[in-house]
Amino acid sequence: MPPIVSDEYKQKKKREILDSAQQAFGEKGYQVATIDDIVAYSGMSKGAIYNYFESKEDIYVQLMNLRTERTFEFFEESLKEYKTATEKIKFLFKTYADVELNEDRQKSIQVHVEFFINSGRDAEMKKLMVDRFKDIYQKFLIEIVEEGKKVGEFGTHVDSNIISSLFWGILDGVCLHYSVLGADEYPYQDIMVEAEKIFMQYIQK
Amino acid sequence: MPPIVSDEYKQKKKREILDSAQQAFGEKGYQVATIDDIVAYSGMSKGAIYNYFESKEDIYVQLMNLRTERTFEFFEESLKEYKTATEKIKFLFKTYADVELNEDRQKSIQVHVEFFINSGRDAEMKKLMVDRFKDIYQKFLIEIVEEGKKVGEFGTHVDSNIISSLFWGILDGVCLHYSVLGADEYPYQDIMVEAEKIFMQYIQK
Amino acid sequence: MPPIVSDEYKQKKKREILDSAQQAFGEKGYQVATIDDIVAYSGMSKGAIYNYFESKEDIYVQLMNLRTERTFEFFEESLKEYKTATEKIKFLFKTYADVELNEDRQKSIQVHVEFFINSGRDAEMKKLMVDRFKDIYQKFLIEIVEEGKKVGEFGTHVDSNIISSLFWGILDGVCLHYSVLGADEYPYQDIMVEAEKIFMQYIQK
Amino acid sequence: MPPIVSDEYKQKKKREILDSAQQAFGEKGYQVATIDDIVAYSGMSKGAIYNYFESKEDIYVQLMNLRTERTFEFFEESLKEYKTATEKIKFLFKTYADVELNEDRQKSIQVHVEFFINSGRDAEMKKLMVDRFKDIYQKFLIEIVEEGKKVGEFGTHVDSNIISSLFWGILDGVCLHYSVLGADEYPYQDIMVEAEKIFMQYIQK
DNA sequence: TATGAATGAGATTTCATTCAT
DNA sequence: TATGAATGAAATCTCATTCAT
Repeated sequence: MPPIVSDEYKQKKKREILDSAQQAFGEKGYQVATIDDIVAYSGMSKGAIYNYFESKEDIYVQLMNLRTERTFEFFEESLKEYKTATEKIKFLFKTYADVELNEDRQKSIQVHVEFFINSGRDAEMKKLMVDRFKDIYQKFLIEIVEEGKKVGEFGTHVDSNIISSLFWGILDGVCLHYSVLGADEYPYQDIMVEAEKIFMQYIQK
Repeated sequence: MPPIVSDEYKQKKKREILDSAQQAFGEKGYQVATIDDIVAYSGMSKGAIYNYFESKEDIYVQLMNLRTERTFEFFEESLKEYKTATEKIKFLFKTYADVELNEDRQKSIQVHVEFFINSGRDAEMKKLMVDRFKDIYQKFLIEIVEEGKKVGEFGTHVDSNIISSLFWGILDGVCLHYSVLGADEYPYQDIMVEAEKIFMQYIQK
Repeated sequence: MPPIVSDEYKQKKKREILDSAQQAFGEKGYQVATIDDIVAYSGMSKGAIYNYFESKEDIYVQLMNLRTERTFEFFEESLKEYKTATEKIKFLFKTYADVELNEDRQKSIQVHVEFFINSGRDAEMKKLMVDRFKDIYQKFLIEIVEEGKKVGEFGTHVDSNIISSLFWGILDGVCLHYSVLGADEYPYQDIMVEAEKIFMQYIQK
Repeated sequence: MPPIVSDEYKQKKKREILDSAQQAFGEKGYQVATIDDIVAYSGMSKGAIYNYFESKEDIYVQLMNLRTERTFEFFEESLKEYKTATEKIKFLFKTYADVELNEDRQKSIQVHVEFFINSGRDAEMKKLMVDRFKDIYQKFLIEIVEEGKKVGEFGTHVDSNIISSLFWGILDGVCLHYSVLGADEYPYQDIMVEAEKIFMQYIQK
């Protein structure tokens, strides 16, 4: 007899739980948010959640994976329309700048930054984070920068590894401050625009 | 009955506890570190700690205050030797870059970044953080930038408020990544040097 | 509507579940083994198991019944070949001694001993156990001992009730120790042989 | 400043908790008894118990240790008055027989038998149990038996290792049955007397 | 009948804080 | 002031049982 519940259904459930976790973690942070918070957001029972995930940490790691996956799916897809490396990087800045307009994405980034912080404290987690950073974030930007250098858009003085690290550092740093200080106190979009200028001016030519 | 112990003694005790808390928070993070961890580092008793501080959060806030105070005392003192705004900002970059060489300062920055993250989640805490950011961090840098603009070191296109926010964002972002990825994976000093170049090139002229 | 599945089919299913339960209980003990363990061993679904049994405890009781039933079927059948009470008792000792060679039977005994332990703690269960002990175990041996006394194989000093209790006590005690200490540490067969000698020497004459 | 609470006090507390655990485990068995049961018996708070023990299993192991220790302290002390090996072994039988009269000791033995059962299922626990059996129980009896053989009380046909194992097997087996069947159904003392006869008759001469 | 996802009471353990000494 | 044992609310996770399909 075939399984009554389809894989699709299970995937949907997992997504629902991860979305609830995103909300809970976004609201209170990973450490402070409880399974009961996730339960409250999801409308499921505690047991149901443990049917899909092994532990709170498992939820956390899988949420991290999902987020990265979604982000880069979006980037890959969006960047297809842009031909030059310059346009691509400008699009990335713009995307992050626009986050302000979308509270979900805002929370999402906050959780992502918190991931970073917590990760450093657990060896296994740290390895995950390091791999993610190198294999996905860095790789993604290095390719664009190299492309720009080859075509002559960017100067030869640009070290694509260093500059990529710096790029993500700037983004995370500004997002971090924005996530804490809030729109009232922190002119996030203006700062992002300035960040773009500073960055582009340096690498171009 | 007159106080048996001097204020000096009390201050010394408080400092000792805050130093122990710094170690504990640096090691495990604020949420995960326990009062018993602080007890272990300090060599005092739990009761003693509660004689000097009201709660774990109180320790946390006062540690934050102390750290900021010390940092800016150091900056104010150090910057006296430097005449131009350019030199001053370069010194700040250099100071942060050199943190790599000092594990204590490294932990300290990590704790500071975590402060930020957690702060956003509690109204009272957030206000504290916002005030600190505006009244101390921003004020400090804005003054230098304005000075540079007035003297003509920096261009008039520079918005000192935006550029200051960006400065701290870059520093915290790079420190954040470094604190998680570690020296093995993250060429922190090179990145800081590049950050300085990028930043200075933009504001100068 | 007539029953779609035969009683035979149902019986077969129940046996399968009980065998799986035997394995699960043998592996982890009644308390620690979960329904999911039984599911894993049986290859059936949780729902299927609850179609045939009311609860975990029901499985447990019925397994106990089955085991006792099987054991005494085997004994009754085997003892037919033996004429004298002495031979019969020696056969019992031999059967238990040979258990070492069969891991399944070993586990089986362990589960049986655990049954005893747990039973004492629940009034209903205890009654079941007491009845089983008196009506089956004791009855079985008392008959043999009485037979031996009547024929003059065993001395008149033998109280068949006491001696029967002692017989089962010795067997369970030695099996208990063996089940925990294992073959490496416990010369089970030698001990059983000695137990037989001690026991037979006392009752004979 | 010296600790306010003496080691004596702590020892007393630990004993109290272990006694409460003994009651709880005796009542319901190790698996079924909860920390809350121990809390109820002890009158302390849950946290207090965790100040003295690391986990439920820790309580269990230390209770086992304490029991063994007490038992053999009692045996060593008591056996001083007895000169011959025969007298010593008879005393052991008598001690176990008299357990019936003391409900605490009864429960105690029940818990001890359950220890055995559970121990076999956890590698670390098993090692503990094996060591205890060999180094304490077996050693203790082997010495007495060897002494009896040397003096000529016991026959040379007696293998002190095998016979010692058998001795403890008989005791545990009879206690096991008694603990489950209860005094109403199981003439414990008569059986113990018979066990003694059977055992002594075999080894003597 | 068979399936296995869902339930939720309940178990173990942690830890900030208090307070008698 | 200093001590650290005691407290108990709250967190994570388990699992026998149910029930819609």
